Amino acid sequence: MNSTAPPTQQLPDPQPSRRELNKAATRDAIANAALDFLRRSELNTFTVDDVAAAAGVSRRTFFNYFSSVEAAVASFTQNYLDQVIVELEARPADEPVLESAQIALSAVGSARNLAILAETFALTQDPQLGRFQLQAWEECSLKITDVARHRLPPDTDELYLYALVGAVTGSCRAAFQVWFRKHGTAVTDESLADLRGFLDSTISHIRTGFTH
Amino acid sequence: MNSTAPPTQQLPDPQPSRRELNKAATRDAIANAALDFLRRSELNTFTVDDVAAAAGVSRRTFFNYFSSVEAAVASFTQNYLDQVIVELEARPADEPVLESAQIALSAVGSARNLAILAETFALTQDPQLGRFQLQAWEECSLKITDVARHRLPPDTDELYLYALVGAVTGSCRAAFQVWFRKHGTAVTDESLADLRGFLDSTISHIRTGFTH
DNA sequence: ACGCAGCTTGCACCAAGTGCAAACTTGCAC
DNA sequence: GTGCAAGTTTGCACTTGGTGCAAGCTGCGT
Repeated sequence: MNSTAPPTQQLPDPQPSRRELNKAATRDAIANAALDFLRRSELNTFTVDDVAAAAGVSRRTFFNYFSSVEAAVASFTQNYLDQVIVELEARPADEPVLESAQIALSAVGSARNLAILAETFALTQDPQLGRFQLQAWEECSLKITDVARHRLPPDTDELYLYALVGAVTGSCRAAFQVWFRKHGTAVTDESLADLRGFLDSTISHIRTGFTH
Repeated sequence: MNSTAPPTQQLPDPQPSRRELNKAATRDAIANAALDFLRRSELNTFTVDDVAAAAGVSRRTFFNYFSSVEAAVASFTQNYLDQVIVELEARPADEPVLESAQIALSAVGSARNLAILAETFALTQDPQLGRFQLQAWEECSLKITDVARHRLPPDTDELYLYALVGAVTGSCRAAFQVWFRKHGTAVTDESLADLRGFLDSTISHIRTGFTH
């Protein structure tokens, strides 16, 4: 590690300049506007112009930030999963991967974030939107694969590595889905505890096998 | 099993009327034309009009069959996964699910189909296309969940069911990916044997757990 | 205060996708 | 085979999505 520059994984943190703050604010405004429209109406009953107007930017600026409304909505899921990755990378390198995963998943607690994640599961019924959510998970898988590669013994089979990551992300997504079906978008302390339980139990199954 | 007719995978077979044959042919022509364009050029360097013209139909007819070029390309993956589902449903109901899965995955052998599946993995580097592939796997997951529900003990936890299916599809997709990275689009007897080995080994890990 | 770099915006343009109604095919009954 | 009903294809018109470009605005360092 390096002592003169921030060595780990915070790219844009020191001195968030005015420009960066503005950009982040604009991005947020757009994403939230998109989510808002989605909350009260179906996809395709509103246009990009509507969203841009609601966010207080021009249509062109919308497309500077997101390539579509779907992408804007998916950004919430992406943010969440990125947080998980950061938590995962923060775990000690000699900890068993699945244990790290379990902890990383439980660590990301911010109820506000989870509430939005739950909402996106609700809204994802539309296949047009679902595609983008799936892609967010897929990108997450790629990143996790990189992390996991360094945690497993260096002679680990590639197939083992990929299958493991695929199983983890696939089943965790399933756990979120089951959680949402049970609790809806109401995120309380109990429902969060439930979620943690679901994720724990899912990872356990991955670790010890699905032998009913 | 059945002895009078080829028992496996035909749903709409009895009396494929002229209309149905025509429709199927048109659909094939369009999907193949789309794949052909993709083989020799990047996505977005050709238009729907190009594909429609190559398939010998009007632009409007293209959209009667597929909602986009991406969807047309994804139809190959979809067909493949549908075949797997049919094989899966054909397994006896009292067989352990994971064993059924293992057999169903190995049964779908048609080298031609697998070659195209491998190709789509190659072409799926484009995220625009990847989204649709992911969705095909997701739909497949839903169908598998229904099948699995009837195979597992009736008091099985929903979480267990969903996590199992998520793990299976997630890791099998990973297996296909590893397979493609190793062999490319050249589908030989050996590479097919390799694929079967990968899928077997993946399912085994799901069954007995990922304990490195 | 000045200038540079980065962001936003309007404009023009092409391609995606859809509704509609007219033409054309196929299936079926007589 | 004649003719009709139902299903399919096509052209046309129209809205929206998405991008390149050039001009204008804003934050930043000197």
